[in-house]
Amino acid sequence: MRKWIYINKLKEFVGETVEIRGWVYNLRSSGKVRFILLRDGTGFVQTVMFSATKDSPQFKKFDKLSLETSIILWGKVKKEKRSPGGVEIEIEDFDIVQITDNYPIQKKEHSIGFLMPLRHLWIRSKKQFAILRLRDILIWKIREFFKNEGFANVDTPILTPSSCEGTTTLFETEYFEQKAYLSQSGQLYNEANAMALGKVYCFGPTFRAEKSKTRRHLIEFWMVEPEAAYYNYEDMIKVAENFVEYIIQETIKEGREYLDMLERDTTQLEKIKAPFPRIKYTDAFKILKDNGSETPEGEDFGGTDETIISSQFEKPVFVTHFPADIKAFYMQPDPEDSKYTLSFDLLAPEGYGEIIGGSERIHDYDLLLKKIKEEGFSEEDYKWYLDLRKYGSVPHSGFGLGLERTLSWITGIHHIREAIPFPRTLYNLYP
RNA sequence: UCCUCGGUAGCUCAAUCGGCAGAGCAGGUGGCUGUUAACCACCGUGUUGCAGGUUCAAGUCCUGCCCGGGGAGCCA
Repeated sequence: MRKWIYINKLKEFVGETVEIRGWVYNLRSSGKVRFILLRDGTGFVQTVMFSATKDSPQFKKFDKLSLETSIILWGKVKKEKRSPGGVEIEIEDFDIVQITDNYPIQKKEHSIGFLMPLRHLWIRSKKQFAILRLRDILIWKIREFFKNEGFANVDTPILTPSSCEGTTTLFETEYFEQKAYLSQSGQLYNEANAMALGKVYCFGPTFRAEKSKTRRHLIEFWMVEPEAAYYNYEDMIKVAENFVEYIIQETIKEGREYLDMLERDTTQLEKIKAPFPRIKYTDAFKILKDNGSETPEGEDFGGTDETIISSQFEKPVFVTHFPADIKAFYMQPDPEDSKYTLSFDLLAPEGYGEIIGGSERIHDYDLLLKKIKEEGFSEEDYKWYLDLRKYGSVPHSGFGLGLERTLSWITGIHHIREAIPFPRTLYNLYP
């Protein structure tokens, strides 16, 4: 009996005859031995056929095959040391579903300018496959952590009537007779959800019309944002470090085979255990000055500054208490010095930069209104947000974690655009 | 938006001082009973991004434009 199974379950079927439905990943031949490397979306397996003569009907059929031809194949599963992966299928027969002619991506190095317009095909390759498999695992681990901690998933709108933090970086669109903007953060709505459900998180795409052109930026990226009522700054920073430990450790445990495909050395990642070191913004500047950075104190760090700071530590490091001037209006002032805020950024090691930004939020009505006016925002636009401080206001805190930056760090890839199936980058909207 | 590098065969790249545009891979044919981006032999391929200019002669020098890579600012 031939049973359709997936390649990632093959090891359970050693000695049995199985059916695999997939695509030709690579072909090799040597006289009277032929190999088909097959992929089926769950993994890769080497399949082999022998013949006494080179004119056998099976070899004739083999010679029609080309890269990415779709085939259904039957054969016996064997343990085989010489096969990549340790398992091999001895082919009994196969049917061709569709012959592929002139598949554009070859088994060799290509430039990024060539691959990006072929992204819809590029994701079939082994490295991209491994990254996207790890993305799936990471997403589940994120949700699992919050479920375990009692946070409810309550999502926030993507189409919003006004800005969260100013309109310059927002995509504007038509909303019947009105203007609407694509959300760049779920945070303000998240705060309303937290007052209704206590501990919540939202997880979805966000959009920033920033003309950023670096390896750490996407125009459309996914962000997970927890928010909890009655949690202060200290409570939330602890959630953040436990969260990062959990998603890193669980993802590298469950995603081992994919990390191996990427040849990712995980010794640094295995050391990521809470608690993480913390330094105040003003102390971070002492490190920067000692290492030759020319960023003036009072401004936000640049990418190289983040790398200087994070390279001092093996673990991710929290930079805390940023000046109010350079941070969002809703951040709670530091009770010891109101020029600073109860805020924290988490910098990933190995130069992967900021993966978390968070804070305690202002819960006092008058102070929040003052900040909104100072920013030049309309009081009318923020009426509903101010209501949260009017009806049973409580201290609350939250943060946002960038999914693709975190995945880039875990996978060790050089550029964030490979951490999402179809990246939206500056000037690249196709495919 | 700014800085910087680039655009030559299907792909990755060469081409010295301005002097016949050529290699590898992919593709085709044949060979090989254990290949690992297999290997060996033989066979092709060009509007040098576009438009002007200088010159006996331009892939190469000059001007403008288009497209892409890398970086900066901003942020997750």
